[in-house]
Amino acid sequence: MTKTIRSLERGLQVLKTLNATPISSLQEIHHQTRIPKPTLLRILHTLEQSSLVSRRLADGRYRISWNLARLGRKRDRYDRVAEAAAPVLDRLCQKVSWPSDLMVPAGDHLEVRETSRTQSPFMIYYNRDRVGMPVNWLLSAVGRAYLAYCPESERRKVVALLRKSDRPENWLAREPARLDEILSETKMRGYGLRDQTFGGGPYGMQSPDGLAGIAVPLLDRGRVHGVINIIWPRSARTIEDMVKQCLPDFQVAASEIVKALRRQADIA
Amino acid sequence: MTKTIRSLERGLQVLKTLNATPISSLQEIHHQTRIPKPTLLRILHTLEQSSLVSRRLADGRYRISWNLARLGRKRDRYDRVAEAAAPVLDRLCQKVSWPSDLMVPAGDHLEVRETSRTQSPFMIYYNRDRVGMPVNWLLSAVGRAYLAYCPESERRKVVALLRKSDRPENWLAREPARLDEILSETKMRGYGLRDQTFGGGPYGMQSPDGLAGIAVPLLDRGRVHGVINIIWPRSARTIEDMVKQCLPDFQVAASEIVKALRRQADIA
DNA sequence: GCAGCTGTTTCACCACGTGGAACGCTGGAT
DNA sequence: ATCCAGCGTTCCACGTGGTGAAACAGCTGC
Repeated sequence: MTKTIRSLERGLQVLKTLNATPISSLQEIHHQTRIPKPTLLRILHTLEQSSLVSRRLADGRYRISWNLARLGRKRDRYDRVAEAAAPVLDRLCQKVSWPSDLMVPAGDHLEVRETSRTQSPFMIYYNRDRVGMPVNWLLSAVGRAYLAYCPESERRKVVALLRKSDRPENWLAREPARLDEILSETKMRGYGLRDQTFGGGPYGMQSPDGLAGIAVPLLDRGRVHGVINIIWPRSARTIEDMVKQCLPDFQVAASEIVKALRRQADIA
Repeated sequence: MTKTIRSLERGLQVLKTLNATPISSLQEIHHQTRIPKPTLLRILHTLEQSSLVSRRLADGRYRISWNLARLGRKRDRYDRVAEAAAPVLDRLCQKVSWPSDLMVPAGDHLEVRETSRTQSPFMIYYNRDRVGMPVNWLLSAVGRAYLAYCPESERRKVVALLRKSDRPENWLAREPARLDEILSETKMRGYGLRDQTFGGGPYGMQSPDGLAGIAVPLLDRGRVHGVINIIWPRSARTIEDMVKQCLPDFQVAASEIVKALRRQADIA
């Protein structure tokens, strides 16, 4: 366990205090933080130098700078999801031992945004740089779980896009009846499964990864923030066994992620 | 000159680096900041404890947390203006010795958001808690400068609101011809002046403050972010003297504030 | 003129931040 | 299989830099 840096912690504490009360006197910050005033003066002076706080001319009170709001921007909505998912997937992996991925839409495919493959004792199948890996929409367990639960309009858009594609692995986009059947089966079942012919990745059958998996969406008031799965070597377990062993924990994990996202949104 | 806290500075430096590259390996941060890795580990560990950064399960890279974006929000647009104005008003006051205020719209009146009265050698007229002070729309120099330069639609809204008011000091709202005349004079002149009868504050003639002032808007592509003024005891100088002495510096100050605001917006 | 409150400076102490060195792990090259 | 390079992490002895009580200064209200 590495130690933390106290002076840094205190500086951040002051920032957070100022965030709660955007304009405060030294006295107020002192009361709030219980940090002695001389120390506070040095901290505030440092924050001012870094232009994260400034002083009001009118009365010398300290105010958080607009610059601070700029920090932590320029990230897409899925970064938020990944961050919320990470600790939950970690815990899930601790518990059931098999790893999970978080996937999100990325145009004509899904992509991996987070994974607990590193945490699993069975990390055999971990080839690095997994983040950003493309995954097929219509054949993968995650893609099917996503489309089965996302709003009608979103599904139509994805299928329309894939229909324009001439890649053979997107053939299902041109067979709407079959696709509808698959998606309603998925919805009945409660989780997504791969196509029999599917071997992982963005394409169809080439280089099968030897994995099996089940997938559930991160469903929040009719909106899907992403999909998570649990994967294992297809030879190690049957789907039925895994469903019996893991599905409840798995579904709880999904709802925990959604809950975390909601909590964030509420505070903001 | 109080000293700054190095460990805190470094922590903030790491945050800023991470902001520039939202997901980075230790190595990358090390290259970027030139801070030795053991120190970085402790800094990052501290930031993690404060939940300002988290680690990606997939590869252990560090990412800025969404929490950081939440810091520095919940402030209205005028806080930004006040912050941009403060250093400029400070410099202006250093130069011309007379103090200034920044005022912004607040419903049926303007209000003070920043002032350099504390900085002026002639601080005689400083009564504390000036921030938040209400100021009359139609009789004050600042109100007139604002209305003369703001978009048509905004002016109409303000006047309509004031017309509903039954306070005597808003009488001009019911004499559109006279008001138009005043505002076009203001625009011709290039700066706003008080009504002869006006003595400061939200009301009409009561308790005159004995001040005179000139006001210019913070004009940015047709939009007005607020108004600044220069004030002095009416007995000390004539308006003509002050215009001759200060107007150019004053106008430069206004455009510097606008420039600072633009720069912020561009980066964001 | 005095008392109380807030912001600021001083200064001596010693905890705490620091970074070189060494270790462990992984992946790639041979 | 073996070596090597690169990265993350841990260790630890050094001495600087953070710390806060105490004293000071400026202002307000009584």
